[in-house]
Amino acid sequence: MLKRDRQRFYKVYERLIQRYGEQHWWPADSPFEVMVGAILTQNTNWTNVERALENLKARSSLDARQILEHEHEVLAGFLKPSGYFNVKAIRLTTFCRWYIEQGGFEKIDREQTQQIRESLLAIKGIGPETADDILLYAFKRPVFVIDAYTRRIFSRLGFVSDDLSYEQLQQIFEQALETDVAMFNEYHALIVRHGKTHCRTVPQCTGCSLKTLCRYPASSDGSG
DNA sequence: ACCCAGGGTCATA
DNA sequence: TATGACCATGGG
Repeated sequence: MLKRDRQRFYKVYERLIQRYGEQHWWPADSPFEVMVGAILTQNTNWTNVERALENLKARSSLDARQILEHEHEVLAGFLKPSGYFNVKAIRLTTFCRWYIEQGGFEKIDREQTQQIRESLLAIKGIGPETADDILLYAFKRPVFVIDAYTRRIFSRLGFVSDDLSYEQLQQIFEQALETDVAMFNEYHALIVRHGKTHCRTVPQCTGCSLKTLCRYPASSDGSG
């Protein structure tokens, strides 16, 4: 990748952090809570996830073994506010079994990033984004998380094609940027923060703080 | 009433 | 491999 193309990705980051400030992700008291939250937040508003986490904390203290003690209906009841409660109860249960099987957080070798990733992806209900949330925000590994906002924003900016696979898009970010956990953390959080307020209601980013970085002409169909 | 959210799986063609 | 259906609550 050309240096000036890489610089575009940095400029977006600088612009976002100027606009929104640090986001301090991931909001959680423990790595395990990050992992649970990563599953519960699938296609769901974070405020709904917080309610489900509160229900779990009230009864389970967010421990894998204690979560497995509950009957499916009870667990699903706790997860109700986060939506998809039946599938998420199964996903969380499956994940907890995996977690215990690994021997817990401290027993997992953080350095084996790709190995952990593949192990996570083998769990039914954990796809690439959830796996990367866990790797970045729980294990502090330098993987760039791709989500729907990332696709929308950067394809509208004209930086990337809109039909790339998850891994292709991720490669572009990881090649454009230096390998920096703290920056990857902030960058993804800022993309979500920006996407929440701009990309949904405003298809073409009128008054968007990124519009001067858009590669399309201003008279064209705008940017995200 | 409608649209969406910090996705992922499965059936179908 | 590529769409479409499905999961489901809460807020705008």
